[in-house]
Amino acid sequence: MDKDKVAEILMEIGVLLELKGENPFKTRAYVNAARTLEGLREPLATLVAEKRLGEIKGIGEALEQKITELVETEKLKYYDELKASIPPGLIKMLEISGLGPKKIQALNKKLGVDSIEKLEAACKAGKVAELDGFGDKTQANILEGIERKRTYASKHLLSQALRAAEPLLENLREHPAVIRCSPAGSLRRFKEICGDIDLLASSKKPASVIEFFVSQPGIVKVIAKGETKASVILAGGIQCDLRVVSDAEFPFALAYFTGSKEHNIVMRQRAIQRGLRLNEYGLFKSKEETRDAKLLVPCQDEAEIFQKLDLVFVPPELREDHGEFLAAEKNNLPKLIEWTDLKGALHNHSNWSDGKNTLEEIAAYMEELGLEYWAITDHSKSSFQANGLDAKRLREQILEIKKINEKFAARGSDFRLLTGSEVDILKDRLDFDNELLAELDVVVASLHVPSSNEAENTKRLIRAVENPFVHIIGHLTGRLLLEREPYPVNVPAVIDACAATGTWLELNCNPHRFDLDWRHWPYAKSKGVKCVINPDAHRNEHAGFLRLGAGIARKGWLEKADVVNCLGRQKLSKELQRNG
DNA sequence: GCCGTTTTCGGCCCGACTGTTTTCAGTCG
Repeated sequence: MDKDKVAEILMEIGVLLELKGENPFKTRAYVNAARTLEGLREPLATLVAEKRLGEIKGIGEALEQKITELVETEKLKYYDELKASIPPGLIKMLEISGLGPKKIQALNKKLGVDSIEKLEAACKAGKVAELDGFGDKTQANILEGIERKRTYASKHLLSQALRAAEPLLENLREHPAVIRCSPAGSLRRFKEICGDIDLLASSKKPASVIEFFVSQPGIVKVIAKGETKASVILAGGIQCDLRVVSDAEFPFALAYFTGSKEHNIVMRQRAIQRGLRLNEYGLFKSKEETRDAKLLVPCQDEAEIFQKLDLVFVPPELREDHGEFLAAEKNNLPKLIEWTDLKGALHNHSNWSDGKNTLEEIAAYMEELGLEYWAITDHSKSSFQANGLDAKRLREQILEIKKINEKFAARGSDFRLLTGSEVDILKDRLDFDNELLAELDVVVASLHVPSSNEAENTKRLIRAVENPFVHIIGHLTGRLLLEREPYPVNVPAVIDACAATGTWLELNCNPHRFDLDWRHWPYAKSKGVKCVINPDAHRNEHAGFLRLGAGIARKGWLEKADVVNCLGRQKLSKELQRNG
């Protein structure tokens, strides 16, 4: 069993224990262990085989035994028994906002409620309001929570969250009582999936800012509204929280609400080790929890907070407790890529296959954006559903692109389209033979029809990696965020193969994909595998995905030098020839 | 369940808001 699956089970044990009303710190120990496993750089099987699990912070005797059992036998008796002891409906009920383990337990014990359906019936019959600790409002809120869960997803793509947040931020910035404001939370950390939108503002008149906020257009419901914070539901169902603090508190609140939770815990611990206390209100010279302004260590911005804890500034994207503290202590953090470093893209489509725009339209648009090159890599013939090109049409397209490039050259433009193909990785070969691939500037090989067998997929991908004419492996795991799981593939094995052949890996920056996932890039980088940030554009506006892609690359600790399409056109051409 | 320059027990991050209470528990982030 691989580490992700083990982590998933540990996480579930955490939830189950919470429902049982177990000691919350015990619960957290499982959740922490799950997170630790996810961030593991070494193969879990190795650690188990060498009995080194116990050396990892947060994994003690009990967890070592359980993880070992899972890895070696694919099963865990403790987990099976725990799961059998709790009705599955109770776990579902946790997803209803306002309901936690205690209330669910009470509902289950006193009313026999063990599913959302029964809960809804009990609310409608007025039974819930009669329970101790419950009332009319709680009952109504539960009903509303059930309704909302049915209507809206509780998770949202980063791109959707950004789109919803931007107008709110813009309006807040213009409000006269707002001094500073910023996104926070997962949005600021550029997580590919956001549960909600966190906004932060500083002001001398917080109440007026809150009033202004809850009256914004696009708000369908105000969930909570206090002196310093408000929660609303936006059209489309995404929740947005605003907190308003004093300007002196702003840097501390920004750091606190940006998180992640795991990152914050370490920050607090570092403060305690230095005889200080860190919370959302400030950094205090105190061994006790306090908000006493006389004890405040003033900081103008987040960088100063890090400095006081003997760290250099950690960019928000890296705040996942995935090694940023070790690096920041030694001033060893990467100088992360900026989206403006990108000079072009190497995986895109035109109306020759399933894209919208003509070659001329694409060239004009990308030149206008200030890019230096744009590869046209339409689908190959096996992707007939996408109107894939056969050898004849591909050769026609190459000629067409040459003509367009000649026109650009004639009027002194440096912009060029590059010829290419997104060639299908078939069961036993690529969709085009090497002779044709050799005629192209860029070859992206993608697996579009995967098998359900990990070894089989991995084998096919590695065969593509080893083809001397393939430059890039496209969207390695085929995942569609919130829609489709990644297909089973041994990612480290493919990365190792890329390292051996010099083949590049794509960071597909379509916001539905962000594939390869940012968590894999530090390993790829450590092996010297280069990244290509590709929008997989099917229409010109998709060039905007590059900006998102650079953010995800930042999350993967990537620098300009790690990303091939930061190279100018001349240098890129040399690399393509060397690598193709 | 984990951890230890308070080292085998007792703490583990903690404050805002809601709704039910009448001083606080539960939930959330």
